Amino acid sequence: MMEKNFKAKKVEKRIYKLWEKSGYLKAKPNDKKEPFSIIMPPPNANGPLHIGHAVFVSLQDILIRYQRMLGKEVLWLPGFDHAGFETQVVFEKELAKEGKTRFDFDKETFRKMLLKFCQKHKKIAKKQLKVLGASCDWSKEKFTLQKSLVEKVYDTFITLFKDGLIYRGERIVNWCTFHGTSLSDLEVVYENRKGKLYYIKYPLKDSGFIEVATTRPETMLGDTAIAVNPEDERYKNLINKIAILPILNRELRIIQDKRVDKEFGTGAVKITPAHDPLDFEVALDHNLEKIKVIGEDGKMLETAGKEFAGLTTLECREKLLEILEKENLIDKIEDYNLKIGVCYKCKNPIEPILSKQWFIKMKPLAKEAIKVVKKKEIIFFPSYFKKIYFHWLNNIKDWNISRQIVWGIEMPIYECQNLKDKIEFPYFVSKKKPKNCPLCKKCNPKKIEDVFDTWFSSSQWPYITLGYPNSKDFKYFYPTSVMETGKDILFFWVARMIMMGFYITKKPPFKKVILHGMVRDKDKQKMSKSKGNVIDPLAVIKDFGADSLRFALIFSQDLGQDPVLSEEKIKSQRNFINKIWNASRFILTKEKLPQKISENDFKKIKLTKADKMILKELNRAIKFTTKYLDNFKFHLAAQYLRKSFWHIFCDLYIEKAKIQLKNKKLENNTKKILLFSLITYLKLLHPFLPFITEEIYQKLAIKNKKDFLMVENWPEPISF
RNA sequence: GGACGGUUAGCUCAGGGGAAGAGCGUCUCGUUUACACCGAGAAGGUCGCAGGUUCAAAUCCUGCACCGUCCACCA
Repeated sequence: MMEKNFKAKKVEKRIYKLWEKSGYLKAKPNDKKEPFSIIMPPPNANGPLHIGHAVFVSLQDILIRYQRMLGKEVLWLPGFDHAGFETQVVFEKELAKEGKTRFDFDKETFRKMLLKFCQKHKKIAKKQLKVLGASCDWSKEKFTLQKSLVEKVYDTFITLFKDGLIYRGERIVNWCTFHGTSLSDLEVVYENRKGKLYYIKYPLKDSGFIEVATTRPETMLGDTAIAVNPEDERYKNLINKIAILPILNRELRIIQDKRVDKEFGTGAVKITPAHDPLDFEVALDHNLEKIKVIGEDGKMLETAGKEFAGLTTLECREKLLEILEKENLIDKIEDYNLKIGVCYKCKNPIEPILSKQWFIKMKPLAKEAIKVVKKKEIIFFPSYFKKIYFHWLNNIKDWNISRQIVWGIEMPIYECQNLKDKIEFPYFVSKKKPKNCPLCKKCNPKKIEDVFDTWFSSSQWPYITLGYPNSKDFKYFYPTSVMETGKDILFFWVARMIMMGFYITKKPPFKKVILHGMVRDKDKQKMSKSKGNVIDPLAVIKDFGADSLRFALIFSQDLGQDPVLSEEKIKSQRNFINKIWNASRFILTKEKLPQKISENDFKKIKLTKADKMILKELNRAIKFTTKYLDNFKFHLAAQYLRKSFWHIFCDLYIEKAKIQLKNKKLENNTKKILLFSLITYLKLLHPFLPFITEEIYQKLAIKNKKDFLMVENWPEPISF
């Protein structure tokens, strides 16, 4: 017996268990079938799923279920990410609530605590993916820290190392003084902040002054030159003259460099090689000394002068300005809007600091990654992301992959203790600690403390999770069919996967890239915890069911646009689901329904006008849904199906059918068509609304059906 | 400073050279073999602005405006 309303909560849980038990979620290489594979973007194992996860599950599950019904051998491989920096930040916040910090624990203890934390959240997230209806193969679940994967990550690193693509460089890096680590360029965000532009006079050795403008006076303590544009007439006669750095009295040569903008400030720039990326480059070209005056803790070093050592940069600035003022060396101070780089997590200003870090040379990798997309071996949906991708790769800089945090995969690099101060590069790579140091043959080499940027392991995700190079899964499912993820991680993840995947496996890691937007609230605001406008997917599911949420998420917007979600929208889709339920109830509660139904039945029987109308509509629905799904136009498919089912099938045909059922001659045929239509719609709707469609399918009392709708054949247009 | 999206009914958005569409909201009517989480019907839009191409433009082209996003070393 069917209840009056569809009880999503109860049914969905039961149905998922049935799917799991059925074994149909599992993928096995099968040469008789065409493969279709998606590697799931692994959720961070550091908190419950958010609405963004619901978006990717909706889209990917649609593709997976559609392809499964098309008869392909389908793999959707789930996994979870230890998410190094992200997780450490979340975890430290939790610790702070108990009044503790990471410094209260030794490294090993802290790591154990974090692992426990991840494992706890992995379990929760897994349960939640099931609640969302993700039809993935749990037998192949992966975790970024599992031994077998870490081994592969090391293999990749060692390959890159041997190929000369890894180097240890002293560069200006983005240093977060709050978190005590370097960050990649992508982990720095820029904010507009009010600041000042200080015009400071540096005395010339001979006589007179040269004036420079700076937003950060305290960095002047690290100045080692002054630069002007070669074409700047004002300074022609000062080239190669010597200026004196105030307070420290260091001699600074006035040099020419075309990177200097004549129009800005005074046209003369103080050069601080150890604390500014551009100055660093200038210094390299002109062979200038690099004096580090700010330390990793954000405080001034001894090199800044005794009176400043130990002060924070801001304290130093104030004291410095006071002195300069006294000495009459400040010409003027202007208000200035500056863009300041801040840590994307804590929003504290990033300190550009000269530091030794491990880098990957990106240019060679980027070249291939560009080529593979140009050759259309990888296709982007929507296609305009291709341009953004090219632009980034064409301007790519080397990637700093070493992090000075605790949580992450340790870098497999060792330092020879005998040679560490004697040779320039006392390092070697090794997956395991060797008994004998390969460099000096004597010492007990020390593993370096750094861990990998999490994205370094993530960049290898598709091929390492499939068991590159020898597993059956890798050979059968790689390159994967589709990579579907958020547009916000196009550079962080997608571009890097293409580079690494292609470099290591010589094949693109996936054939198609699908990018979705970021969910916004009904005022089009980004959802964030601090704004308090987040929609918790699990809470919504409790009220309206996973099907409603999934349909609402994909219904409105084209791919790549930011979906706008509100309770109203979810409710509206819940109503649609209830409509499906009730139309089914109307049909399935009829007595003496046909026991068997096939698409050939309608060639033989006499059809009324209404019968023909709905059969034609079914054919159209099949055609459009298939076309839209093949082109990743999920919203159009959903919109079409809703309209077709509700306003054509229910409002027109079922209403007509009520009359036809009263006519003894038409009664049986009408039942047949009602049932056939319903089954067809269930199949078409199943990728979008897996739970309710499966539940109704399970209630069908016909003989020629499969045990699950999930593995039914995708419908094709019929002739009648 | 560059690039990429968007601008269509009160609201949220589809559509994309040949008679302006949906959902929600509003109004009127309706207890009918499922569904009020429903049905029948109605009102409501010079498709951001200005040019151009075309027999025909919301749709293609050019420019502009506004909103949003990303990228970039102006000290």
